[in-house]
Amino acid sequence: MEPIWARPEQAARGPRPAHSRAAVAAAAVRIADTEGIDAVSMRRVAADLGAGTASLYRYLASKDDLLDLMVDAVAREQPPPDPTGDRRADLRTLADTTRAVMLRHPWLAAVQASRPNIGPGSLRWLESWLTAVDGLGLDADEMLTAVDTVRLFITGAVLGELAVRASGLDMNRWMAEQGSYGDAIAAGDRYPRVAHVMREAKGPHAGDRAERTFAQGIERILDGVVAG
Amino acid sequence: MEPIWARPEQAARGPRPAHSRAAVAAAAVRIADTEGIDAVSMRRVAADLGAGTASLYRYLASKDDLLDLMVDAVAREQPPPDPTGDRRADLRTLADTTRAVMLRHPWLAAVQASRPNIGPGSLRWLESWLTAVDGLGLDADEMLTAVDTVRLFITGAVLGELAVRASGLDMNRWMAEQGSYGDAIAAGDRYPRVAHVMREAKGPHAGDRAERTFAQGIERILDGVVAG
DNA sequence: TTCCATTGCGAGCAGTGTACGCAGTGGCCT
DNA sequence: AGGCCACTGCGTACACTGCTCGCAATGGAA
Repeated sequence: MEPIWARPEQAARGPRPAHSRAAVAAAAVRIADTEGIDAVSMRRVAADLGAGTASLYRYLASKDDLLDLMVDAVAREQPPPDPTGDRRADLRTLADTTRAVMLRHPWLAAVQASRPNIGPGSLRWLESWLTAVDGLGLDADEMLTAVDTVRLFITGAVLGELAVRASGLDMNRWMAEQGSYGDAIAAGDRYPRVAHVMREAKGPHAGDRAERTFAQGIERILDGVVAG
Repeated sequence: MEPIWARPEQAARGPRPAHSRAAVAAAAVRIADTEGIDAVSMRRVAADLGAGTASLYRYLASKDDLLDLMVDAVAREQPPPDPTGDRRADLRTLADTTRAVMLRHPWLAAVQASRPNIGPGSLRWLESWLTAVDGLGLDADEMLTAVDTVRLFITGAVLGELAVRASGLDMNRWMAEQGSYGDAIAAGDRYPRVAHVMREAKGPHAGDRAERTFAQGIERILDGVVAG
């Protein structure tokens, strides 16, 4: 199936559309941000738009198209930061900005992970990533590989971060929810190192853990990419 | 909600159950492997098991429980490789094995990314990861951070790999499917570096690209982890 | 002015996860 | 030995999903 961006938005003849792809995408993003991606149904988006459900299909061919539009809408809303010339610093800024966008739109990482997006907004970001690794002595293939490595780590890191965030607030609460199972793990000798880490570590939910995991990981990947 | 592993499988009284959690999980894994995760519905799993739909709820409380069981079933099916003492090599072997399992069960990476799993099988893997980073001079918190970094990259890399695999076989076919949109990108000057890479690179779908992206990324992350 | 491609949309279809309630089973306690 | 009752299997139903069909209304092109 052709991507939605290959199909024209407006028809030559006929009545003026009451809405637009952008308006549909914006409504869907608003719902996903405030109530979660599961709340984004065709009926719900249509209702928020003041339209009938079936009318949405005049603007897109499927719900997958809607997801593509949502991802691209967010990419346009936050354009990539301007390059400074310091490639290493630019890469880190791109990484931090990407993570911030994904945390602001908690549905984004998961949607993007399962559906590669090539809308105009996403392409502008890819252009920035390629600019940041340009001049490092990499050929075209290696540039793509390097950018993929960095972006895949970011996606993985944010997915993990969000999963932890969704599962509870801190280690104590987490242990309480696991109940007897958590106690059994920490006390037993079946998984000695897991038990040790559970007792010693501040826990997977400590305040700045996500921050530090991300910072350490991204710096090490950039070491490799820049040294190349 | 308590995790399913905190709840006992068998009741003291009553008639012998006709099935078991393990059988339900195995049936679901079989369906997901052959027909995709979307084909895994409660009705379908029950039908494959020769049971009524509502009967499944005697073995688990929700579909989320079923997903947890599926992930853990796969983790048990393929236990982590034995450590050799060479920590760097062990980490790489763990990474390669994890990637192989995720490619063999294409639904696994996505499910795991959105739902942290703490079943017995998953814990055994975590134990192996912690063993591999033990003795590197890291404290408990740092060990968790290091393991997270590596695993998150693997998840991200496999998700990307599967997305590319699902979207088409090679660059030519991909360009054909994008139709005029792909041509416009490669020819236009709106995204010069993207256009350049599209023309020069063997493309995101070249045979061994996924292999090389993964190898390069994991080696660079391990550089950072082992160097500490 | 006529034509007809296009829009809006009510109704409906096939599918989903899950709750309810009832019949039947069989281990435990008297 | 007898009966209690926790438990299992499951038919049915509900509220929801993405999506299609068909029809009335619109408005630029001929």
